Order: sequence, then C-alpha cells, then structure tokens
Amino acid sequence: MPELPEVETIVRGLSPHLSQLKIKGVKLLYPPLLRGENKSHFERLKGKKILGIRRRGKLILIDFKSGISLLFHLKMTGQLLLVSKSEPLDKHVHFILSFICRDFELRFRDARKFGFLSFFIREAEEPQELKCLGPEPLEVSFSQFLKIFSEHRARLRNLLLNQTVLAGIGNIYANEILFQAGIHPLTLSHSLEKNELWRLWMAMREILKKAIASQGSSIRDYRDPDGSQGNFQSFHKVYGKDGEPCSVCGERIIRLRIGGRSAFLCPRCQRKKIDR
DNA sequence: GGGATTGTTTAAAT
DNA sequence: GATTTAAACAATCC
Repeated sequence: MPELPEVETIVRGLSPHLSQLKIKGVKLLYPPLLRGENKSHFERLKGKKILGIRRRGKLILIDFKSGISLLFHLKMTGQLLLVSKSEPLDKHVHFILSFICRDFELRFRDARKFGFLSFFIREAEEPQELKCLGPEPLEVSFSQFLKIFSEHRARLRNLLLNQTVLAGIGNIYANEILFQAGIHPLTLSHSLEKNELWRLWMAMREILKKAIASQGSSIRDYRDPDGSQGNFQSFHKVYGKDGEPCSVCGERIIRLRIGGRSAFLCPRCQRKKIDR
C-alpha cells in the first residue's frame, strides 16, 4: 500500500538508474493495465530517452525527452522493480521496459491488478489524475494548511485521505499523523483551534519526513525497486495496533470504522472533542 | 466460504 | 453544495 513515503522511496531508488537511458523494448503482458487517452504512445516508446523520474502525490511519472510522460499508479499492491533480465518472470508482472546497453529491466508487478499506467503530453492539458490533486503535504505552508482545514468541515481522518485536499497521504500515515498530533480522527476540521492545526501540520511534516528517511513502511506487499523492504513500520504507533498498549500512556489502542476504513487511535492520547 | 483489506472513483444518500 | 456511505474494481489472506 504505497503512500507518499513509499512512492518517494521508489522514485529516489529508480532515478539514478533510469535517468538518460534509452528504451530498447516494451512489453505489455496485461493490456488492461494501460488506461487513458494516449494509448498509441505505447507503440512509439522504443528509442525514446528518459529525462527523469518524479513523484506527485502517490503517482510516479517518467518523463521522456520527446515530450511525453508515462504515469504509474501502484494502488495497493503495485511494485516497480529494477531487476536483471535473467530474473524469471512471475504471473504478476504486467509491464516491462528494457533499456539499450543495460542488462536490467523495469517491471511493473501487481498481484491485484488495481494499478494502472497511462501516457500524457506535458505541453498539453494536465491529465485528470494530476489535475485533481491537492498540494504536496511537505510543500504546503502553514497558512495554506490553515485555510484548507478551516474551509472544510469533514472528519480529519477523511480529509487527510482526500487526495484533492492533500496529495499522497493514505491510511497508515493519516492515522500516525493524528496520533502524533494527539487529535481524535473523528474531529471535524473546521472545529480545530489554530494551535491544534499547528500541531497537525507539524505532525504531518515530521511523520512523513521520518518515514521517507526510513524508506517507507512495508506491510504485506510494499518493496522498493531493489525488492527490499522499508523500515518505518517498526515506528508505527497506532496503525494495525488495535488491542496493543499505547507506547505513550499504556492505554489499549482501539480501532474504529470511519468511512468504511479502519481508523486506529489511542483513546487517552487522542481524546474526542465534544461535537460542535 | 465469508469477510476484511488496500486506494480511488462513482453513484446514491444524507 | 458539502460530506458520508456503499459499491465496484482484483486478488489474497485469515
């Protein structure tokens, strides 16, 4: 379940290897993986040079010198692996890029096939997937953050998960951020005091930066391009910890269902405000 | 076998 | 209009 820190780790891992390489071959083993308007660019990838690779929210973008870009969304179980061509394929590999003068290749692997890729032209209008994204959590200023959260009246956990509000936070980090800030996930955003919003903003920055420094969290499927796991899961304080004692106060961590998704919290460290 | 899970979109309900 | 809920998507794990 790659979120911002995992996707950032993947991009940092791929970037030094892929930059300036020329495409030798392309294989699409599961055609429905390719979505969107510009499918024909797929046929014309051969010989194209990679300018660079970057992240936006949870999306991975490979920019080609020709002016087109390839966009990946890993959804829940997608992986981008850089492996030797001699490495045997398994049935979950759906897309392969190979490079001139290199004996490794880039494989898109996704056991559940929720992930996708699509092409877009950088000069043209932004594709829907990019256009609808909110600001980057690590770039948004406190004053912007304050504005966003006071203009909405949704439950904080939902707002943090909403990609049009902030791009890149998923369920793991939404829960960890709220714990770090000491705020209950059901709190309505407009009801927060300025000092609580400051705590939330600081917690968001701190958690995401630490997670990136730990190369993300590996739960179930997440792997970086070398196939190695992240380390941040050992720092999780609430996510998936229901029934365990809180590391701060010893109270049992509980699990709630909010919007059909699990929310984890310490009922003592994250007291519920009376609804207003 | 049933239910939960994961991220996102979409439709329907509040 | 804003927000929440449920369903859908695919496959796996428990």
